[in-house]
Amino acid sequence: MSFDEIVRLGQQRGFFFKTAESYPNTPAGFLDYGPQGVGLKNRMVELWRRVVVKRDGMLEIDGSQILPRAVFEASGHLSSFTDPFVKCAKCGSVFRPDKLIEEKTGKGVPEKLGDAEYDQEMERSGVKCLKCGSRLSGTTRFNMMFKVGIGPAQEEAYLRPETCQSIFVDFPLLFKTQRVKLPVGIAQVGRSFRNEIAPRQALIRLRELNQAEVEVFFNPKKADDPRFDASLDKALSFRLPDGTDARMTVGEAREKGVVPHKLAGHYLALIAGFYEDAGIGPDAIRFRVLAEEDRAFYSRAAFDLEAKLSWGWVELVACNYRGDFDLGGHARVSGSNFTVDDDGEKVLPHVFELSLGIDRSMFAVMESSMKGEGERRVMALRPYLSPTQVCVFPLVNKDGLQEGARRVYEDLRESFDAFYDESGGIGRRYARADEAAVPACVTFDYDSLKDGTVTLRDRDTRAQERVSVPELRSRLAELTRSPAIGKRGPGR
RNA sequence: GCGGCCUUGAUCCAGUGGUUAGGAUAGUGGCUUCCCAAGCCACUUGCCCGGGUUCGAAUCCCGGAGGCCGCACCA
Repeated sequence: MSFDEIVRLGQQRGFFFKTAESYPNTPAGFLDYGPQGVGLKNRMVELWRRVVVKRDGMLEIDGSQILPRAVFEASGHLSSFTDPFVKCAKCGSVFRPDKLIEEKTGKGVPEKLGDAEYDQEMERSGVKCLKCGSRLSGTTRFNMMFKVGIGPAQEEAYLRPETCQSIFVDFPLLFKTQRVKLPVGIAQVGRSFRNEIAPRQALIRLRELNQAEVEVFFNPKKADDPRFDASLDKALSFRLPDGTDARMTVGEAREKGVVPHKLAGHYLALIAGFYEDAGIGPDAIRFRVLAEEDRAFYSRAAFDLEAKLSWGWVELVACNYRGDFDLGGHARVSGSNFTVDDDGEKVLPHVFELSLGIDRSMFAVMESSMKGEGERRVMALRPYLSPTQVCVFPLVNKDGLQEGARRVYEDLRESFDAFYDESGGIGRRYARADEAAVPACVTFDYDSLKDGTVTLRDRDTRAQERVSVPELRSRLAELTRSPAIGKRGPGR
């Protein structure tokens, strides 16, 4: 199913759509979730809680979206989360100085030059405005963070560009009050904000995005602790920096140095397991191992979890070994103590991060769930992810079948996310339910009037069976139950 | 942000200076209907925004926004 078709279906069935669509000229990069989208998002997050956060015994927090300037000094975002720009004084055209110099001289420009150095380089190489031919100088920075002013004094603060800074900043307090020991994971679901230059592709690149992040704090001397052996047999696919693909177990990846330590391998296995539970097959999941020059400034090792969609691989999770970059930075700038006790040893913990994009993950799960046979399109979401769990229909709209169906619906809707529909023929209603990923449909027919049984129709097989109304509850509960802890995923 | 192409009901498409802007799909109401998008009747929703040319612009021109692709960016 193509990208466009998913976008269309997403809007049609109430999963997601452009923000403020009724107003012309609304900027790109923002989207609203409809009723089905909210349901899917909540269930994806809940699955993540079960199979990642709770299974691993992590803590979860919910931090503020606005953070003071100092936090981003320490995190490096103020200096590094920027792109250099130069604006032609004559005609107003905007260029990237590094690209202009590179084009003119044919030589690469060293990364992370200062503004003045860009101006010097442009002067030396005689770069001119591509539009009007004027001399260029005056490099400025475009920071991708949204700036906000707090209070009447408009004190400088920023909408967080990633959720993890709250976790780092809160870490010492959590460590003291929550009676935890290293290693410990701290998780957070929340919104982040990035002023992208070119947001594109609906859910794939947004200016306001939802993230589910995990920061694992550990003693670097114990990164190969036997406690992480449980995942050694889990097979994962890697795309190596040299462009080759390799499928190997976590244990092999550790031996070959593909992952820096067992801990990293364990968490890669954990997050891969989440996507398998979300319905993306192991063949469609891989970790792209980033070469040093492709890594973010804080990263000692980086793995992008990518999912194979019909138009290519899409990055869903950034997995980074951040070392002590973050806690060290916050310790320096804040003056607070970020070291903790680990069996009598004073440690500045290292961090391994799983930074998951919820919006694009939803998109990926939807796309990889789509099954089509001609006109018939089915979103075969795992039943525990389906926003609507059951639809209830009267077979026809007469002879008291509507009333009977309504009673069943009202009985179910307190326990399940149920939907009642009597509009259109029965086949059309099944088709609508299939597109909206509803795993079970209940039809109240003439036999129901006689013996109290209803038809239970399965989305994926289209098979029907008769069940009594009391039995419905247990059948639906079983159908929509989340994967049990300990029975799936790494270490299985 | 740069370059190319594009923008007509919720969706897909026709209309290329003067049309009551048309169709299909979807939707809603009704009729019909004993299980997989059947049929009949009725109805709702539209020319991306702003400026210009013209007696007259959905149609031509300029700018902006949005969309797709490529580049760049991507914590």
